[in-house]
Amino acid sequence: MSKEKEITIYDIASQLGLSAATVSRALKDHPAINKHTKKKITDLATKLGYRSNTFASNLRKQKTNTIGVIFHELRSQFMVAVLAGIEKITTEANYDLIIGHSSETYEKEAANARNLFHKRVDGIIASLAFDTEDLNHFAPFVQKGIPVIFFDRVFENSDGAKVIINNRKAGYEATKHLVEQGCKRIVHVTANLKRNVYAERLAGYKQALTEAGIKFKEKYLIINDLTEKASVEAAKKVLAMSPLPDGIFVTNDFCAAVIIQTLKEAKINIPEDIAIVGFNNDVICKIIEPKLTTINYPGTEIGEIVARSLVSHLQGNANMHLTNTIIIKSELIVRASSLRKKLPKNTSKK
Amino acid sequence: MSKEKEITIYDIASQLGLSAATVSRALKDHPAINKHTKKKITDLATKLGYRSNTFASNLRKQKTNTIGVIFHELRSQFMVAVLAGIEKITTEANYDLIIGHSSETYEKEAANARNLFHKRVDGIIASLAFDTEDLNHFAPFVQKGIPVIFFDRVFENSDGAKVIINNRKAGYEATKHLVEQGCKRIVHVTANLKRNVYAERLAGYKQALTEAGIKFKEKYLIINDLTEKASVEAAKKVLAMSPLPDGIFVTNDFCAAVIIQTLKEAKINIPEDIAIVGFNNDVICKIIEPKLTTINYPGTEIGEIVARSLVSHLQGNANMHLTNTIIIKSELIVRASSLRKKLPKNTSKK
DNA sequence: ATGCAAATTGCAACCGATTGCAATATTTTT
DNA sequence: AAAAATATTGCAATCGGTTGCAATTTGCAT
Repeated sequence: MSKEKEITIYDIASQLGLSAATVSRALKDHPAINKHTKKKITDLATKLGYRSNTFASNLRKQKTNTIGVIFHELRSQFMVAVLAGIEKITTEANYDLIIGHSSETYEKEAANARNLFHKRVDGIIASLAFDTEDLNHFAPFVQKGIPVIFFDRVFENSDGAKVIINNRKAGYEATKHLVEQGCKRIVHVTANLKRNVYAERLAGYKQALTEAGIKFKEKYLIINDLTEKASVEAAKKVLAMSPLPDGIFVTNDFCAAVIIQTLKEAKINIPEDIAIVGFNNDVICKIIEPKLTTINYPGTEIGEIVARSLVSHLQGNANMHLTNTIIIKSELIVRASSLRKKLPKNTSKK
Repeated sequence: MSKEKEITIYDIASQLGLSAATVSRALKDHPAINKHTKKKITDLATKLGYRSNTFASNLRKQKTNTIGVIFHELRSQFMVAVLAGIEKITTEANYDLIIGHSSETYEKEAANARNLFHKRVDGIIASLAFDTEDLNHFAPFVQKGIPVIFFDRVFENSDGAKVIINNRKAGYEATKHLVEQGCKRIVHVTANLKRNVYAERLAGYKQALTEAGIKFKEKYLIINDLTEKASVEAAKKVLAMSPLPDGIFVTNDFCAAVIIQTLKEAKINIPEDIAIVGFNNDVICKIIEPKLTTINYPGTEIGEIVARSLVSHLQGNANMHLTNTIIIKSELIVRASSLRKKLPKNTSKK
C-alpha cells in the first residue's frame, strides 16, 4: 500500500558523495572502480534495498535480455521437459522467457512471432505447428539479425539453426524391433507428414520394412492429429483390418496408450496379438498396461542444448549459425508392450 | 544481419512536421488528437514498421505490464491447465508472463519471488511449495502495494486473495463414495499436511468416516511426496497391512495410478479387493486400467479466474482484496476403479 | 469583425542506467 | 621533488516515450 520511493543509483550516489556513473560501474563490478569504493556502494545498495531498473538499463543498452519461446503445444510431458531444460539454462544466464504456444495452428504461431517481435526479444526458440508451411513469419527476426533456433519440429532444409534427434534412425529402430519380434503386418500411426519428425520416422519405418523384405502398404499408414478421439479411431481402423495387423508403431506415447486401451477393450492381447511401440518415453509408458516400449526422446537435454546454443550465441561466445544442426541421441526402450521373445541385447532396458 | 535503424516516434514526428508528443498521443488513440492527424500518423507508423519501445514506455510509466507466476510444479496436467487459463486472460489483457517454478522447495520459491520482485512485475500469481511455512518472501510485494493472489496451495487464514476449491468437501465426497461402495478400511494417501489442500481433504476424509461410524486410524494415513517412488512405497505399505484395506483415497491421480499398478502386480483386484479414488481428473485417469474415479479439479477455469481477478484489480476495475476468497466448484467423477455397486444417482459420470 | 470557448498541438522535463572521454587523484619512476 | 604512468572518478549525452501545462489554432456566437 505504502508506495515507498524506489532507490536509484542517484540516491546511492548522493548519499555517498559520488557520481551515478561510479555507482553504476561499481554495481556491475567494473574493474576501474576502487575495491573500497565498490564495497561501500554495494553495502549501501543492499542496505537500502536497491533494485536495478531493467527498463532504464534495457533502454540504454538496446537489449531486452529476453528470449521468446514458441511451442506448438504445452500439454505434453516432452514439451514441459524441454521447457524445464530451457528455463534452467536461461535462468542461469539471466535471461527472461516469454512463452507462447500455437496450439498447432500456423495462424497462432505467426501471431506469437509478431508479438515476440514487438517485445524485442533477443532471440527465439521455436518448434513448428502442424500446419506451418513456410518460415516467413520469422523473416523479420532474420532481417534484424535476431537469432532463431528450432528444435523438434523444424524444416530440415532451411538454413536456420536447429536441434533434433535422428528421427529416421529412431523410426527405423522402432520398426526393426517389431520385425525382430516377429511382426509382419506393421501399422504406422503418425501425424502430419509436413513435419520433418513424422516424415523422417516414416522413412525409417519404410527402410526397416524394406530391409526385412516386407513391402510397404499404404493402408497400413494411418495419419491423424494424435488427439484422444483420433487415437480411438485409429485403433478402430486397425481392428477393421483383415488380416489383423500384428504390430503398430505409433509416433506418440499418448496416442499409443489410447490405442492399447481401445484394442484391449476389443479383447486383443498385447503384445501377443499386436505388439506396440510408442514414441517419447512419457510417464504414461509406465502406467499403461502392458508397459509401453518407446523411443526415449530426452526433452530436458534438448531444451538445455537449444538454450545453451542460443545463449552463447547471444553472448558472442559461439556462432550458432556455424554449428547449424545439432543431433541429440535417442534410444529404443523395450518394455512389455512389444516383447514377445527375449530382450535383444543391443537395446537398453529401463 | 543488417541492423536497420529502429523507427521511433521522433522519426514519424519529423517526417510529418509534428511533435513527438502528438505522435505518442496519436498512437495510443488519445482523444485530444485530431482524427485526420491521427490517421496520417498511424498510417506512416505502419508503413515504416514502427514498433513501440516497451522499455522507454515502462521506464516512464513506472509499470511493467508483466505478471509473475510462481508454480510449485509444472509437470502436471493440472498445473499446465491452470497456466493455459492464466495465459488466455493475460494475453487478452496484454500482459506478459514470467513463470518460475519452485520444484516444491521453499528456497526456490523465495528465490523466484525475489527475482520477480527485481523484475518489477505488476502482480503475482502463486501456488505454494510443499514446505513453505510463511509468506515472508511475499512481504516486499505487499509493502510496495503489488497485488499477490494465491490459488490451490494457499494459507487459508492469511488475508491475501485466493482462489481455491472446497477441498474439505471434495475429500468428504471422495471418502463418502468409498463408504457407499461398501469400504470399511479406507486408507488415505496424501502429502504434506502443512498445505491447506491436503489438510482439508484429510478433514473431509475424517468427517465422512465419522458420519459412517468408522473410527479414524492413524495407520491408515500415509503421507508422502507423490513421486513415483513414494507411490510404489505407499502401495507396499498398504499391501503389508493386515487385514488388507478395502479402499484408498489418494490425493493425486498420478500417485493413484502408480498405486493401482503396484497393487495389480501383487494380484490385488481393483475395485473388488480395494476400491480407489484419485484427485484432479488428469488424462491418466482414462488410461489406467481400471479407469480412475477422481475429483474433477478444473484447472483452466481456475487459471482464468485467478488471472481475471488480478487483471481487473490492476486495471482498477475491481478490488481483489474485497472479494478475498473465490471458491470454484469441483465434483466427483465415478469410474471403474471404485465402482462396486451401481452408480449412486447424485454423482456425475463422464 | 471581435471575443471567447473548445479543440489541437507543442514544450520540456522527466523516467534511471550506461558509457566514451575528460578530469582528477594516486603511485611509481627518475 | 618533479615528471610520468596508472588508477579512479565524474561529466554529460543518450536511449524513446509520456504527460502537465502552455501555446496556438479553430469554431462559433455576438
